[in-house]
Amino acid sequence: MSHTLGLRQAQKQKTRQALLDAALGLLEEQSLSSLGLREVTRAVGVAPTAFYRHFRSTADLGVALVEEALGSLHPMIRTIVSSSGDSDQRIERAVGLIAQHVATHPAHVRFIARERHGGVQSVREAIQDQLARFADDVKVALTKDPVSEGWNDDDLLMLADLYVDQMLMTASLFLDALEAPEEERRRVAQVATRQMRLISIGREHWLD
Amino acid sequence: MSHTLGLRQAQKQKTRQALLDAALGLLEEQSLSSLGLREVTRAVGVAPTAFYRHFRSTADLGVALVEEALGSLHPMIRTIVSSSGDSDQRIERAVGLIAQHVATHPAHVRFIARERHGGVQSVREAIQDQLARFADDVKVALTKDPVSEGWNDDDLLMLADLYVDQMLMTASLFLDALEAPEEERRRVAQVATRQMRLISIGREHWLD
DNA sequence: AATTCCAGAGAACAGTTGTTAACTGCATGG
DNA sequence: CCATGCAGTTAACAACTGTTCTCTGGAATT
Repeated sequence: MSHTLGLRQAQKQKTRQALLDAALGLLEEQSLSSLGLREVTRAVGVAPTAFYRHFRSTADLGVALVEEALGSLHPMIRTIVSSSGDSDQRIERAVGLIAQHVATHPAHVRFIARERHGGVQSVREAIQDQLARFADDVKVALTKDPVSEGWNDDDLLMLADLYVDQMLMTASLFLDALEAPEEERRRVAQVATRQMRLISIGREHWLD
Repeated sequence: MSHTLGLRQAQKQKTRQALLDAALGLLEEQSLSSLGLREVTRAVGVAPTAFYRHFRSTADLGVALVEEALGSLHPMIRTIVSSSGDSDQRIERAVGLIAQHVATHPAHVRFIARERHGGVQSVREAIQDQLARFADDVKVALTKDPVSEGWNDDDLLMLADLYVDQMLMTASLFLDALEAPEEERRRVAQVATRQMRLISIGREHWLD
């Protein structure tokens, strides 16, 4: 299906990616609603008008960034949530994977945390869409777990939402601790692990 | 101690409050990092330069807004967390109070949710300061609760953090559902209630 | 080889921004 | 009652913004 696309389209995608990368960099110290299109093109080294060949507006670019940041994350979610082992092992593995992802993609994580409640509606909606999809992934996995036997649909979804939010919160804390000494990051990991453990305990006794 | 302040200072505070109110209104559809000082003064109807009589910058104004939005919330936190009754009653009362606060101060809640991870460092720090204080309030209350007997300090704080984050998350969901039909708001309340109930169950079995 | 297409450049536009300086008028304290 | 203080005004600045129209060089198509 995927053509080896011509020089023309290849160069275009290269510029497009450069715009996305430059924007992501600029967004480390400001919000999307204050990101100017000229600012982005200047950082890339192209004319301001070239921007329009790729995006209608900076809001449009923001939506593309959501796709880039979250679209490819579903496999990781499923890996976390459907891994084997007992509860504690799975929690530690999950926290480790989150820490690793924040360390390798800090700008993406920051962008999502920032714009999830940010000032640009279309971007907020795009993020909530993806997060709802995450929650559905989690819910599907929970359904298969023997611990969830006898749970109704609403409760499975409410637990899935809780997990997703907990995941984002933990990611945000890791982000804040990125430049701090490793001791601080270990503390964050410890707190996150215990919070998930407490939720896990609540889960086991839910039907009592 | 509080002088009945002269006409001079009274008028000044009035203008200052007008600036804060106008800014809060403008911030419903954008982030602080894109809020211009001229925009604010225009909305109030004063000269741009008058802004400097009250704030060094819009970031400075943002910090003042954090104070306004969260500073007066400690009493409510303590009310929620140290109320009597069994676990379920307290949870329902807490969710009700959150819903009520979001309904009466939507702009403040939106501001905090938005700028908690927003693009202006000083404001982010101010918010995290206040939230840390909330967590401490909660922790103090938890310490007095018989359910927490035998808990160590770290675990009390991690639970308090979990509660505070859960509170903010719930507030944000109520905010999104503000313009929606009441059915949607009841659904949010129900999910939030069950999530807190699950946490509560985890709490009771923590030391098993 | 001739033609079409189109990513990016260039110039110009009307508006906007933060910040400065010097001012005015009125409440305040001596 | 007069001198001082100070909240708010006016005018001007250089720099910046998004958007438009026109143009160009080279890849893609025929």
